[in-house]
Amino acid sequence: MDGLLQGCRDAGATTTPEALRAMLDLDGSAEGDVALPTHRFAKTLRQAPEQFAGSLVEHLSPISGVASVSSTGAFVNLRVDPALLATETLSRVFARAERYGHGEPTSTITCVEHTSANPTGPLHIGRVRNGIVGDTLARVLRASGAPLTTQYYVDDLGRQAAMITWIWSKPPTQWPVEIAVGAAASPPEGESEDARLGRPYPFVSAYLKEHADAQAEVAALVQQIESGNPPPLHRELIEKILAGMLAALGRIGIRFDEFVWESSFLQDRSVDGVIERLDRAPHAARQPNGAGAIDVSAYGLPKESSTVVYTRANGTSLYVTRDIAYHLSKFARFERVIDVLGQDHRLHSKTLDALLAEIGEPRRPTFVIYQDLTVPGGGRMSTRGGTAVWLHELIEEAVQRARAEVLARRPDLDRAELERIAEAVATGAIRYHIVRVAPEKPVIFQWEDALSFEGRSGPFIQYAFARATSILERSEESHPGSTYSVERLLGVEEQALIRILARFPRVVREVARTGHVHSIAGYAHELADQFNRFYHAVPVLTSGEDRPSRLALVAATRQTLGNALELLGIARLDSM
RNA sequence: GGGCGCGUAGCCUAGCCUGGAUAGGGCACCGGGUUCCUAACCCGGGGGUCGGGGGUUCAAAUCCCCCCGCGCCCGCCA
Repeated sequence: MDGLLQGCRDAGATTTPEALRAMLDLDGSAEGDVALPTHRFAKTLRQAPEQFAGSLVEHLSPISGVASVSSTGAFVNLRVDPALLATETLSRVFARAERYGHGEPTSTITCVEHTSANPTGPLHIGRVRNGIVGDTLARVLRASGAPLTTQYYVDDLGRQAAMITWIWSKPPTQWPVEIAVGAAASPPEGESEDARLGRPYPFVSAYLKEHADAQAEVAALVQQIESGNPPPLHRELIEKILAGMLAALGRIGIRFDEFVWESSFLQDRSVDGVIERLDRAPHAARQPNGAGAIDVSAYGLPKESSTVVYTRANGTSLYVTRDIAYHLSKFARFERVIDVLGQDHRLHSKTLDALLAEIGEPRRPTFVIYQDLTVPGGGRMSTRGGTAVWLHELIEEAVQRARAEVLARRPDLDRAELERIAEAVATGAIRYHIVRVAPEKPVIFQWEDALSFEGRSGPFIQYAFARATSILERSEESHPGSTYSVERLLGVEEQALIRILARFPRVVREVARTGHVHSIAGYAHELADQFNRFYHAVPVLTSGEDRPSRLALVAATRQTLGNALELLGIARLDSM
């Protein structure tokens, strides 16, 4: 850096270390590891950029760690000393091992809330994008050093949950016929408890639209629940349905540290406190009927949605109000608060920000917004239209296909091992398929794509990992990587691999900063891909003098690949 | 109608925050590769108006403006 700066000045350019650093292209090209476009200097010097690049190369005195300098057109390319790069990279990977790529511990206590699906039945895969993005982000933030807690917000106060309790509080023989017929239409065999309990939900929803008396019953139930005396059945149903969702999520590696029940903010009266504070807020006003509302047009919200009601005419609270109480409780414990939300909650997130400002709360949550998965013909997944795909269904289908694949390749495996691998391949494919795309992109769910085990997929990466493991196992080396000489790792495939290994910490840092979790997926594929190229081009076990060094490279790759898989929540398989 | 998001080969997608060299991948398609460390792999090939138009700039997929298409939201629901 200093050498480069001096060179620029010697060649006649004026610049500062900061400006120069900003101009550098760290991704490099075929010509070098670091590139410097010189157009900017050329302009002030009234010189052709090509000419300046050439003269810069001449003025550069040797820089330690830089093997060669060249100019192509207006670009100056620096090639890092390959031996140095190899030494630095391998020694770091081995020294840090399972912590390679991770950051130093920080004191930014962080909370990631994700999934938080209403407990009205099994989880469909539209919602799973929330969980996968949230869980991956949590893993990356944890790796980058933050003390982290994940939370699932359980909506036990809503009308949705009340509808489930309403219908199950009657024996099925007394259900309205529309609901009974619909719910009993085709009970699948071996149906899970959460699916069974959630089955009447869409029919209840439809029924209520047409029956005012039933609607009144549900409204009364909502009141009863909110008043703090829910029927015992209520919590029991929610817990059973939640357990089903968590079981499916657990299979794809998603677990939560804490469950926060919405009703807890009513019980501890913190919602009352929020309402009082909102009553005193600068833009608050009571409606003639007694409802409390705030005009948030001052916060840049569109006119049509600028009046936010925070307490009903009957004095009860609303979702936003309780969400404020929830966020205040998060701010009391966490410095950084992240919410993973579907794009349908975008307005809600802005409203929340505005109301926090209204009560004088300076802190804000960070929102990570994703677009819901849609169904081929258009539209969101809906239980009613039969277009919803349950997560557990998707997993079962994937496991079935994976089992066939494993069986075809590995007839030697025993039953238990086959099942273990099929499960890992299937769930790895699902997680990868969803995390690989930037969350803000719309995704249309297609079975064939979700169940692909080839190309840019989870199993492709798992396979590279298993390959590396296999080589190391066959080497019968107790500590592969303990001895190596970097002079033996100067081939193109080796160097390309080392460069990718070296980049991993930077990728993790970037993702922690931007929340772009899909970059981890892209990185893992790139690493696996280059390892496969290396594997085909360069023999390891039979390479004589080069063997220890190549084994070291394989070990470093396996470590890094494994660390990346861990961040993605995809199982590492030693054989498949 | 307004607000927000998205638009990159037949299909899926990276790059956009922070403008730089022939726009990276994958699927599908065509042609090759397995007496050799796992072929869920590798090598080669064809395929691109980066939605359209204007602007800023030495330089635009990237920044700004307008338009078009698709999605979401605009409840005293959650």
